[in-house]
Amino acid sequence: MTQEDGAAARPRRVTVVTLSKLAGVAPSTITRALKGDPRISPKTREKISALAKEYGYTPNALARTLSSGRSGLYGIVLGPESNPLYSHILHAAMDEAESIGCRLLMLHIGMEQMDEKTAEALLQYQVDGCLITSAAIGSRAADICRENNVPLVMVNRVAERHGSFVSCDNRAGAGLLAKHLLQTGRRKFAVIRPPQTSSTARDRENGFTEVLADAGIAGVMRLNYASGWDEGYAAGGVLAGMLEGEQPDAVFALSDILAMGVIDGLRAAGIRVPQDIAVVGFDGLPESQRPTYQLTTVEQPIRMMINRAFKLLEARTKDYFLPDEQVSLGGRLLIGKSSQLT
Amino acid sequence: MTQEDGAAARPRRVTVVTLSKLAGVAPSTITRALKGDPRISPKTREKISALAKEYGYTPNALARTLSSGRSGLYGIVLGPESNPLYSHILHAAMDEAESIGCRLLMLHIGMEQMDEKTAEALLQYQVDGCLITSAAIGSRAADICRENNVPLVMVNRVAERHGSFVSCDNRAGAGLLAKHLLQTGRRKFAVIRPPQTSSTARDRENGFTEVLADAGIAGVMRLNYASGWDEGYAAGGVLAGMLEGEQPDAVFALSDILAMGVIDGLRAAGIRVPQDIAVVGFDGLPESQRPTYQLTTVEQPIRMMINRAFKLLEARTKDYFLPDEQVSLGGRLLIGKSSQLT
DNA sequence: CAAATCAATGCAAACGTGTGCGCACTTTCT
DNA sequence: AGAAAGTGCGCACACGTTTGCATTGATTTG
Repeated sequence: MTQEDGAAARPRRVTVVTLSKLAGVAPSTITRALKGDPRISPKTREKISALAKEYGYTPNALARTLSSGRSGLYGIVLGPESNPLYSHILHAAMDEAESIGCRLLMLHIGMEQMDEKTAEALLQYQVDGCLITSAAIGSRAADICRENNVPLVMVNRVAERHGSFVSCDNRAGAGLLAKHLLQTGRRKFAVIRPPQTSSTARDRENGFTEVLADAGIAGVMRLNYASGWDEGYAAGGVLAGMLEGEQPDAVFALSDILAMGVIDGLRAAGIRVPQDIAVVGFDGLPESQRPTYQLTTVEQPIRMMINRAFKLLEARTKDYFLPDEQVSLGGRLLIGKSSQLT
Repeated sequence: MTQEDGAAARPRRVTVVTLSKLAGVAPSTITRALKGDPRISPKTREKISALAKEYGYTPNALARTLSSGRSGLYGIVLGPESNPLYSHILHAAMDEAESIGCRLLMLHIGMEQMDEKTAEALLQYQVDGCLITSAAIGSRAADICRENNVPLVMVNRVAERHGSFVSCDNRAGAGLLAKHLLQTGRRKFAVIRPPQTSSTARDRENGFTEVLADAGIAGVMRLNYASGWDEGYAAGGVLAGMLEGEQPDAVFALSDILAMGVIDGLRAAGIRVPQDIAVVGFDGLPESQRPTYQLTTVEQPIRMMINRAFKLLEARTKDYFLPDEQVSLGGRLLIGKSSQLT
């Protein structure tokens, strides 16, 4: 173990055994004393606490996992970096994890499907549960969790076949946007959507067009673009180049980051937002509220969504056989200058 | 262990012992066969591989850590979400981690110092090393690593007292920007910097002003603003409100996200960029290269920096007593329309 | 043909922690 | 005073994997 072949391993840290020898008690006494077991006398407990502090003892969470079966680790899968939404979700998840005393293992980021090796990490590190926050990917991760009895909660996406999830009420939120646009006099609509239909995208689109249909507006233009700023910008250019009669007077980009691109693309081509075309998005990114955008959008209650998601995970960590649960939280309509002046 | 008090633990997964019984061999044989130990006969190895596949066996990385002493886990500390740079760094780190077969444990994000609980996680989970990528925070994390023999590498920041780091050559990069601005005829300069002086900020500022000083320009205006878009926007407003004689004709914002805010702030106040004022940044964020900004900046070679950082970490995981190592990589000057019109 | 070599595998201890059970010892009750 | 109850703690095994050493049987060598 003490390999002295030039390369030296780092010294192992203080363990219960070390402490037990120092204190002249059994290792089990150390464990119990530090866990606050009432069977240990106050005197002994104090002595041990003092020693632990002095020698900088920290329990080995990995060894604990081995005997207790719970790691205190949650895996997290994020969507692509091209959408800042996931960065905000990560931040919220970190805060939440910290407040409930668990840790996050980053499993995957991006739009590509997880590969075999990444999938294995999910299992190898014995995560207590897995949080999947990507609208587009995640089916693969979900399947793996299922097959291996790892509790799973999805955020910002709806489970296709089974599984718990927490989402914003995308349908209702999109409806609010449609109503707002109708109220402000818009009549010719376009939806900019990603080419692959995720549940999130589908719900938003349907919620939007249904309200329009109820108001007697049927013909809604649909444009397929990937879901980043760049694609939104390109879409804006295309919209700007349309003939007078073709051009919509209101555009619903299915996500804020896309909407921001659309606005910039339109403006770059000389179209005024909101005077010529109103643009609305969905997510409520802080970035979309900058003075340059002031985007009208629906704010997802991210922190609450994450909070609920962890609650679901924790419950399923304790009792694996709880039934799937679906939570839908309402979004808040934020009206900015991208859809109306003052 | 099998608590049947209503809440049911999830079934444990297949282990080496399970497999060993199925295959009729010893557990150690399973381990060796799957690790490709040449002492195991091809016939046995194949049988075991088949069984492992059939029963979906995945080794328990936590148990492995216990006996081998290495967890394959690296802790990562990120800077505040207000700067997209850290999101890109995280992405690069994930890719790199995946390619060398290790995992990332998210330790901390943000600008606040790590609290006690978060610091403990670093130790409890037996990370093999720690990657600190925040310019502002991290001293605390660094100290904890030091005290507990956890190898540590900093990225995008220079170690204050000791420690390995990988950084972009901030001084030289900033010098490139200064030269470019001089060449394009700018003469009156301002630097927008964060109030707390990180090593990164200091180097960039010094590198910039030194080149100016060499060219005989001494009076450089310095404005303190926190390092997000919002603060940059505010700074832009302040610059725009200056008297004709006071106003600089070139502004160096110490980071891209800040520069983006400055540009938007200036434009909102009717100042033309680059005609009236040139704006340059530092980082090379993809966001700063959008058509609306086309920011002149110095691109940090993030992927290479992360690659080197992991190399340093890996080496120190194998031989803990390697001396500290400092790596500085050159940045690439990207000239955009924020400083000159073609 | 006995001895030495080698290949293939098993045994057992170790990593650090958690926990059921039991062992001493003290206190209380009859 | 002897039995019962209670207190404080140790023993030993379990968790799943790794690894040094021992063991077995087959093969080669002298």
